[in-house]
Amino acid sequence: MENSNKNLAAVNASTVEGLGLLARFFGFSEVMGRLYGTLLMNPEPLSLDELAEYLQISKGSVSMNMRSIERWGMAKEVWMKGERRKFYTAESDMWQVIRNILSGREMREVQRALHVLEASVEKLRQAEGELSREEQELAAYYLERLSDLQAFFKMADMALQMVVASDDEMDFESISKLELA
Amino acid sequence: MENSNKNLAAVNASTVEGLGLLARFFGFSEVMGRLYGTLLMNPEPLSLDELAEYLQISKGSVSMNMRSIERWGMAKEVWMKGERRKFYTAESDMWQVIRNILSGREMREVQRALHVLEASVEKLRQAEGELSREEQELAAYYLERLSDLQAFFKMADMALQMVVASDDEMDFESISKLELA
DNA sequence: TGATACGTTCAGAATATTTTGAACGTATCT
DNA sequence: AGATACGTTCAAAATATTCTGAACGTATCA
Repeated sequence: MENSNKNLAAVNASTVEGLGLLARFFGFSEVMGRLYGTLLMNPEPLSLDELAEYLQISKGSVSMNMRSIERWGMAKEVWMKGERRKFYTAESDMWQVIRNILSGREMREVQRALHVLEASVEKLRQAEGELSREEQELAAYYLERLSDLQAFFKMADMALQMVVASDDEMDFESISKLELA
Repeated sequence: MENSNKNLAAVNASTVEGLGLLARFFGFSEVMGRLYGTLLMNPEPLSLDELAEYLQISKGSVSMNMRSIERWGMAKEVWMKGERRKFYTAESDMWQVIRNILSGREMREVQRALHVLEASVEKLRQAEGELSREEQELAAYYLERLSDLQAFFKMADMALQMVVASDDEMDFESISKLELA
């Protein structure tokens, strides 16, 4: 944290800031991004109080945000010998972070969407008998739209599963093969 | 919009609701998702007033949100003959929607991140001379982290470009080829 | 054991975001 | 032209989100 040089400090600051904006952009809180950035740009693990001091936010906020950060697998606790405090260190493998986030957050959402769609299709099928001529047309239109959505979400699901599954092979080679497809 | 059957109405409602939640989840406003859903589940284009009436929100809100929706290419205006009003219809190709969103929103963000990182690396390189022994170690650590981030964002950039570029071939086949990679 | 150094929680405060509705501008109608 | 039917804008209000800081619980120290 003691960081005398102006350029080093500037680089640190802009990275922290950038990750804050990025986090906000992706629907996380900005503080989460800044905390993550601060940890990422520190060779040594940092304690809750150090983080609060550095980012000039309350201990309570750090505590809650760090909880989220840990839940997303973006950082983990480190036990320092002879220290009573908790220390945190960033998960620096971005793909790992993405995998953690996807497996927790996006996946569930897609699954839920698929279930709702499935239930809707089922409901339409069952109602088919009791529909007037005009209603049947509307039902057919709905089925069309729902199928489109299902196809889309199934594809998205596959894509996400792929990313989550690839343990560390989301490398240049595998990407470029997709490009050829 | 006249939709007599209970089941049809329920399917419509849950789809609208679902897209609303999804929109919120991905950092759009919930109303945007609901507007999009409403349009998607209507065979006929709808006017601003009809949308406001249907979703029970103000005209102003519809106007502003529809602007966003159009900006993301999720819907477009349709001119009905003999009608003074604007009508909107949903872009029902989800991949097209995703491509529109990615090309407008995510891409720019990734590009910006890359530029910031590039600038930081440059700054570190230029400062190299004036650094103490200890500072050089820190600089080396920063460069490592920045390289990781750069690698990640370049990859993300490629992936996004791929999705945006693929005009309508984000189909099962091309995905499954990636899985083999 | 008592004192201390933490981390956590939560009600209230501060902010940020979204919505409303009235006012306004503009194109189309008679 | 005047009247009407829209779409848009924006300031104020309503909501939602995030932050704070004091209070509290707990584990560790002396």
